[in-house]
Order: sequence, then C-alpha cells, then structure tokens
Amino acid sequence: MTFTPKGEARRDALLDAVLRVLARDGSGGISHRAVSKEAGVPLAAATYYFESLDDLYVSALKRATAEQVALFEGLVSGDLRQFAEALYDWVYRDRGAAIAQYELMFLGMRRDALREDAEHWYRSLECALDPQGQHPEHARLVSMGVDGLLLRMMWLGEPATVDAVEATVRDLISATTSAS
Amino acid sequence: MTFTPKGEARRDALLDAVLRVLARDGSGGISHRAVSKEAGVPLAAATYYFESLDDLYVSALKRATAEQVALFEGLVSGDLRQFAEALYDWVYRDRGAAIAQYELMFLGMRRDALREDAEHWYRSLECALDPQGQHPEHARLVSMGVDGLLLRMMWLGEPATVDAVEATVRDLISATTSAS
DNA sequence: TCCATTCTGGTACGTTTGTACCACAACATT
DNA sequence: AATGTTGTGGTACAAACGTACCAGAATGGA
Repeated sequence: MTFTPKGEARRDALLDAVLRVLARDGSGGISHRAVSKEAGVPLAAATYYFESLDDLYVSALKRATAEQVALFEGLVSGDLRQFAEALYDWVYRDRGAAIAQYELMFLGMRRDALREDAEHWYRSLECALDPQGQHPEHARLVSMGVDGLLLRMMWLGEPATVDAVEATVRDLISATTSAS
Repeated sequence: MTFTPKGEARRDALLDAVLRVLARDGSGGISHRAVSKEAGVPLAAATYYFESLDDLYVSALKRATAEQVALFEGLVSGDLRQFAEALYDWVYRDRGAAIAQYELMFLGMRRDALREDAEHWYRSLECALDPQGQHPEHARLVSMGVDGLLLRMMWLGEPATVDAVEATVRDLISATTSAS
C-alpha cells in the first residue's frame, strides 16, 4: 500500500471529501460516488485508493480524530480563554463538522477498528484539562462536563458566545475542583 | 392517517422493529426491508403505515425519545441511588440501544422534524435532576456532567458498577453545588 | 530507450434500495 | 346481504449502490 506523491495527494483529497460529505449530509451520505464527486475525481479512484468503503470511512475518521487530538493537545494548559475559544470555534465555525465528529465517535463504538482512536480522542480532552496528570479524578469530572457542554452547544446553540462558553468552562472547573 | 386497532398494532410492531434494528446495526442498518423482516410483516406493510422511510425513522425516534423522557421524569427526585441505577441499566442492559438513542440525537440535529423532541429529551434530564426548577444553573452543570458520564460509560465501559456510577453522580452533584 | 510499475477513467454487473401498484381479503356500516 | 373503506401481500421498477474489470496513459528506474 505505497503510493506516489501524486497518488498520495489524490488519496488525501478523497479523505478531505469524506469529511465534507460527512459534515454536509451525515454518515448516511457517504458512498463511493458521493465522495469521489465531492473530491472531483473519477469513481474508480475511490476504489483504487481504498480497498473498501469501510476502509475509506475508517481512514477518514482516523485522520479527523488525529486532527482533533492535535488541537486539544496543542492548547496551552490552564489557558481557559484559549480553551473556550477552541470549543467555540469547533462547534460554531462548522456545526456540521462538529456533529460529524460525534457521529463518528458513535460509529467507533460499533467498529473495533475505530475504538482505539476514539478512546484516544476522548482521553486527549482530559489531557488538555490536566496536562501534568496531577488531578486525574478532577480532570475526569471536568471532561464529562465539557463533553456535555459540547453536546449542549451543538444541540441548543447555547452558550452562544465565547464569553459564555468560557464562563461555563470556568464554572465546571472551579466547581469540581472542590471535589477532586 | 387513522388506523384500525389491528393496524395500529402492526404499526407499533414496525416501530419496535426499528428500534431493534437500530440497536443491532446502527442507523445505517435501517431500511424498509430490514425493518419489515425484523417485525415479521411483509415489505408492503412498512410502506403502507409510513409514507416514507423518513417518516418511519422519525416516528420511531419520537417514541423512543418519549419513553426515555418518561423514564427520567418517573424518577423520584433526589433519590440518587435510583437515578444511578437507571443510568446503569440504560447503558449496560442494552448498550446497542443506548448508543442508538444518542445516534438518534445526532440525527435529530440534522432534521428539523426531530429537533423539538430531542430538546425535550435533553431537558427532561435536567428536570430529573432539579424537579422543582429551583436551581436551574446547578441542574445545567450537573446535566452536562451526567451527559458526559453516559458517553464515558458507553464508550469506555466505566464506571462499571452501580456503586461507582452512583459515586460519580454524587461527585458531580455535590461538586457543582458550590458553584450554583 | 525500454520496461515494469503505478495510476487513470470509463464501463459493466449483480444487489439492494425506496417506492409504486394491484388484485384481493377483511371489516364495518347501513 | 350489500357496499365502501381499510388492510394485505406479492410483484415490479428505476435508481443508486459496492465492487470488479480493463485498456491505456503516465511514470520512474535500468
């Protein structure tokens, strides 16, 4: 499974397209034809670079997850403002993409091939909250809250401002500090 | 769209089948044929009682959501043990069904027809935590934590015992009490 | 330059899909 | 008993699907 640079580029274009289709139409919208059309490549390219639809699917998820993990891990620890901005941007900049990420999470629960990556993504959230690993129990509680916060943002569209997001994160953190 | 009692029973059987297929194969497994086969009725019944696949889908979600809401609302307020047991049973008794419920949540985010029900389900969690509506901000934070807890249970299989679930809920509640 | 590998893009095939249709059985109402 | 509504189940069909195939273009090392 080794490709030329140009081939690799086409492969990447297909993976990008998967994420766009996913963000636009949800997981039901994924098909060889839809993705290849979105990527602007012939149908056969999708079957040439990925041995099955499942492979295409899983590869795209792995990359999306890795990007998300990198985003979380790139956050300066303790900078709540930056953290809140990251959450805000992620959900509201492209709501479809954020929803897709969670849809993929649940897809990962049903596919062993994705489970490991999904757990990694999940735990990276904890690491962003507790980089030193000094308060694991605290991080655990806060990450639960942040997860719920993200769902609420996607769903209800609130908190609707960066400030409000930051305030909520601050509440979650300061609140659970006393219990850790 | 009114049906005879027997017709109504068949309709219900189809809705039940949707939930079973959903729990077993995920949202991608839903089709007229799969559902009718699962329900033990001919294909045409699925098209007779539901004007489209979307209608079947949406109707099943509405019922599943309503049941979930009833479960939450039936909880005796303040009885954390009972609440923890409800969460534990819901996730671990039939993990596929629990995952399906969340998959449907995300489906609801993309379909206006489901949005209202989804929000209702979501808010019923808050009501279970704060029946009197006396501490809305507190309930908001705790419900976020419980949401995250549910995801973690589905995903990582932890906390793995009723006691541990209860302890976590207790932590979430007592912790955020100080911030409300 | 030659040749083997890699990549291209069009086409084809067998399945499964959503949905429509229809002849008929069951039923309720008069 | 007659009649109109409602439910039944088999079948049909066009579309979309995953995937396989292949003739040839492009590419890179000998």
